[in-house]
Amino acid sequence: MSKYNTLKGVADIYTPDIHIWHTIENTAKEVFALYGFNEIRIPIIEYTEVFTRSIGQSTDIVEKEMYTFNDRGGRSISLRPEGTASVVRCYVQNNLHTLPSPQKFYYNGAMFRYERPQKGRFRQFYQIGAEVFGSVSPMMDAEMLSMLNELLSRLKLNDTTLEINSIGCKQCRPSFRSAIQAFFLAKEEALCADCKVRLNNNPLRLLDCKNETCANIRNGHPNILDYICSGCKGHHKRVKELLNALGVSFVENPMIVRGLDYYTKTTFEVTTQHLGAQKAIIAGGRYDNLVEEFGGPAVPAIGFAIGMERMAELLRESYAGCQVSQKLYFAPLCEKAETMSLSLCEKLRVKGISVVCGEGDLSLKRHLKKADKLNVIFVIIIGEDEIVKGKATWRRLSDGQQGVIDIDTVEGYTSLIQGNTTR
RNA sequence: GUGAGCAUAGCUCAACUGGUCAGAGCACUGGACUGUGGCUCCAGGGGUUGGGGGUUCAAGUCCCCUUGUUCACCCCA
Repeated sequence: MSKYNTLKGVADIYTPDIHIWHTIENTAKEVFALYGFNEIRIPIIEYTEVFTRSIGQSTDIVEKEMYTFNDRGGRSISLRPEGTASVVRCYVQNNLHTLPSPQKFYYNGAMFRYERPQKGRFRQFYQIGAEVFGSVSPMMDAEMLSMLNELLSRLKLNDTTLEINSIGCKQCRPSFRSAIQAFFLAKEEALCADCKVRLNNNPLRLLDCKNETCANIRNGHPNILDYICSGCKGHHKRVKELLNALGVSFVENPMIVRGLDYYTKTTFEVTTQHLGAQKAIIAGGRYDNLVEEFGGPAVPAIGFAIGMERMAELLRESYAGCQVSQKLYFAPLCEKAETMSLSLCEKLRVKGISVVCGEGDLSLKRHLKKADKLNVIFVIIIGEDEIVKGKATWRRLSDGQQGVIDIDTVEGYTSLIQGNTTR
């Protein structure tokens, strides 16, 4: 019988990697709680329109990367390619603007995009994201970036760069867009094939084409910061001031234009040099018009998403040896001892101690071998002798030291473990 | 969607320009050591060389197709 495999771009995650994931998730949860974020659980499927409206009809994500199908009622349904659209839908649907502003949410879950997999890119991938609704203040931008800074520092991810930019608002972005368009239109003939398409679709993308000739002819291109309106300029300036005041280091990168249509003003990425072409591990920005576009009130918002696989990849080396360790291994040598061991194990588990009960038909040698592989601290040996004397034999695997202990007093076992929490 | 590379044991890799029964390390199982693990030694199980077709006296090796995978482009976390 042939084996089944996962779909392309889809992976199983289990030990030891899963412990890295737990570390990221738990640390994020702790840090987010400090900033007042509550978890939100959003569905994996939505009406397709939720995504086409928010992400943008002509973006690659919507045009060619969504898992879209009709349900039995003929409705067009899509697997979520990102989280923000659903959170905004939820915010509008449930009138969450009636709660005190600002409202802060975080989510964690799988996203789906039909792309060719490569390093750091998968078809089913996981994001931890956060969104704040109801604040126009640059202070919120700075606070959010500072929160990410704290998260990265707790995870000991030092070798990353925060890059920020402003892409203006509804009012001023069009003027920049047309300035860019005009600038490159004059040189259209020299552009690469991709850029000729970008000229109409997404002129901002012309700024970071990797083609060498394109890179050369863009010398002297219009700078976005010269075009954004005074409101956007002031916002951007204040964000930078606050980041400096908080000691959050960053670099300005006018190329961060993001691929989703809904962003306004502040956009940012946290990047690394260790992941090949997929260097962004966190990305986000402000989206002040999206709630209104979704039929809600004019509520500004800002958010980000963390790429779990990418972050886990960065942490892999430092967490290589991380495993769940159980404290005791009971090694029963006969059936009566097995009965006794199993019931002792259950009593210890009630006390919150993780223990393993070996199977009674193994030899002591095999018990010890098994215990060694399981990385336990102590082996508790119970055989005929021990039962007769009412004393179990304990053996510490790190140094082979042995002793005896009352066979059926739980406190004896708990005190044995105290002071020996590591192997 | 485009391009390039790679698919041999559970894992990491061998096998001269096609040519003895496709090997090793690690892992796994058992033994040496019958109530004492790790170290050492010994033994064992496991592969129709991703799948299909072709060339040839002979294919893991060459050709075609297919699937998977890796990396990159587009784009994106």
